[in-house]
Amino acid sequence: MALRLTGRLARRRGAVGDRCPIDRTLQIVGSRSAFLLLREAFYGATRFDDLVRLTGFTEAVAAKRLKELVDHGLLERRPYRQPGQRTRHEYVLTERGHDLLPALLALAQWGRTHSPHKGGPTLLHDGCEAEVRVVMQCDAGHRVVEDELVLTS
Amino acid sequence: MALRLTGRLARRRGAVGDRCPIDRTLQIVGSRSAFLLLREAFYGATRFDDLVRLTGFTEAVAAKRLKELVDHGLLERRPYRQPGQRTRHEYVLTERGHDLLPALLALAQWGRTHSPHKGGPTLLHDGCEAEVRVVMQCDAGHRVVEDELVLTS
DNA sequence: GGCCTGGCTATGCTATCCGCAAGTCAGCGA
DNA sequence: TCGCTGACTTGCGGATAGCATAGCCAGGCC
Repeated sequence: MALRLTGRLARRRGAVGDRCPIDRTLQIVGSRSAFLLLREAFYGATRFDDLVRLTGFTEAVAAKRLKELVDHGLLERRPYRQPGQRTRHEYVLTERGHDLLPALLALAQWGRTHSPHKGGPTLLHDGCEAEVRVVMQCDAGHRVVEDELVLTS
Repeated sequence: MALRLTGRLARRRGAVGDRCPIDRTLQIVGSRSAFLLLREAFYGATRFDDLVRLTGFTEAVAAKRLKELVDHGLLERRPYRQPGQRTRHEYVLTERGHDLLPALLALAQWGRTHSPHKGGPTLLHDGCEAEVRVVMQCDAGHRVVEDELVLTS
């Protein structure tokens, strides 16, 4: 066993349904298009046509997904104006959106080392140039490994 | 801009396709059922009927997804025998599977604080009892925030 | 030899994801 | 006023995800 369960979780006999935060997250951003649009948002893209071009999705898919992400508060749609152009809208990450970065990073980390085609871009720490990873850490500052995890319900 | 891009990535004009490790990961475990089956595997479930009951998926969905996860090397299907019972198979996490824990944790972390129904189980560090989170850290040991990330292609 | 149980497999259905192609609509520039 | 361009919207169709129900099969028990 990898992870110790306590409380209700240890005794449960059926599905947890909406009490699982993983499931709740997946119901909001669980599609490939949502993740990849957010990836481009982190890369700095804000305009509709950039997001379409850089993700490779069709406009229809991008429009629908962007609307959902705005509705769920991960992106904000706000007007902007370039000189000599008419008013347009840009999509920018909200705090809620920014908070998903560790998840994207964790997925990227797995894919770089474990997916069939290995490799891909690497994240470095600006200045110190060391590679950046997501790690599990407790609020007391200890690095935590799987066996030391206790899940309380 | 949230994150600094360098090299090919900064200059690209189209989709990245198979060079994106996030996308490659999602093509393997991108479905809700895959994530939730892995969740139960981390919780310690190994038997087919337990995995079915605890995730709430149908047997057909679970069987199909488990087969994929085994094919991709995240789970290992191995025979076991309880006394007086016939030989059965259990599904246990491989190293590849275990390495996905930070991603699951990051998704859970987001869901606990940002999804509509807040709350859910909490992860603690065994012994010290402090809450466990995923954080971004560089190999030199620095805690890294979004603005300090550089992506090299 | 027949029943039961765990672990699947098969069939049929709906909903969602995605691509392709075409249409809409607002406003600037000519 | 006419066209163009960016930002969508609409319609169609295939693929995948998921549910429900039912059936199959191996092996231990009676």
